Amino acid sequence: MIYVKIEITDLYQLLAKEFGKQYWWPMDDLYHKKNGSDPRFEIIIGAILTQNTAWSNVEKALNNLKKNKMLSIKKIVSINDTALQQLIKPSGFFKQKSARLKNIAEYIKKEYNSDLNSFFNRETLDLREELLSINGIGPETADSILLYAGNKPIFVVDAYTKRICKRIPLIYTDNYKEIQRYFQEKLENDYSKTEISDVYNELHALIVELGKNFCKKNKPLCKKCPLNNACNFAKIK
DNA sequence: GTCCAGGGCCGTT
DNA sequence: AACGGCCATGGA
Repeated sequence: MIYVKIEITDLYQLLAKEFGKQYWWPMDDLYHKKNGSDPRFEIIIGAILTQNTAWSNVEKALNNLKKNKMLSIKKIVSINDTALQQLIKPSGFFKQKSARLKNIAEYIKKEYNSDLNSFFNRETLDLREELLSINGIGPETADSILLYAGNKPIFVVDAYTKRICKRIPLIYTDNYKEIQRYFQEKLENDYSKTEISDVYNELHALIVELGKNFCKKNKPLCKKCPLNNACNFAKIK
């Protein structure tokens, strides 16, 4: 049987059909309507807290922050370090992450007077460089903030994306920018400018869903995987 | 008990 | 430029 490499757009449509709309970023919109808080800042917080951490643990930390009404730039800047560490403890790496939350909150307060509108009004790639200059913000966290909080046309590459890319295979590298360029060039070709952010948004969410439930690190469920027929890893295993 | 999770920093080579 | 150690909790 001849092995035909699946194209990204086909993979996207297949996963979309299989899993349905994902409605990312995971968010309690009602909370922000009640409290007048900015959901974009919750996304920024969540993007940092979920670094190498299960989302279920991040939710516990976010709930602690919400209970104490800490989901604002000014509150994160003003709370003392040990108190913040205790609130976010369930998300792990809590000393590092508390410092990282303060780093970005202090940055937006100092450079943008705590105004997220002017922050996200910056040109996308300039804002990306700014985010990367903040200690604790790497490429995936920066891109998650740009795409999911800023609605910018930037594709997010994570550990699931890298693993799935190698297994199918789509592109065989660990280099973040290479993988990102590969996805963006393919998808820009097939979708218009007005819909591309939504495609990046959904596709990343779908990849996470696939990685969590099927394309697992040690015990992948290839037989049940929706990509079974398109994946070389499923064939040789 | 072991492994893993929606990474990133820092020091070494 | 690339790699390894480190950071930490909670669920499977």
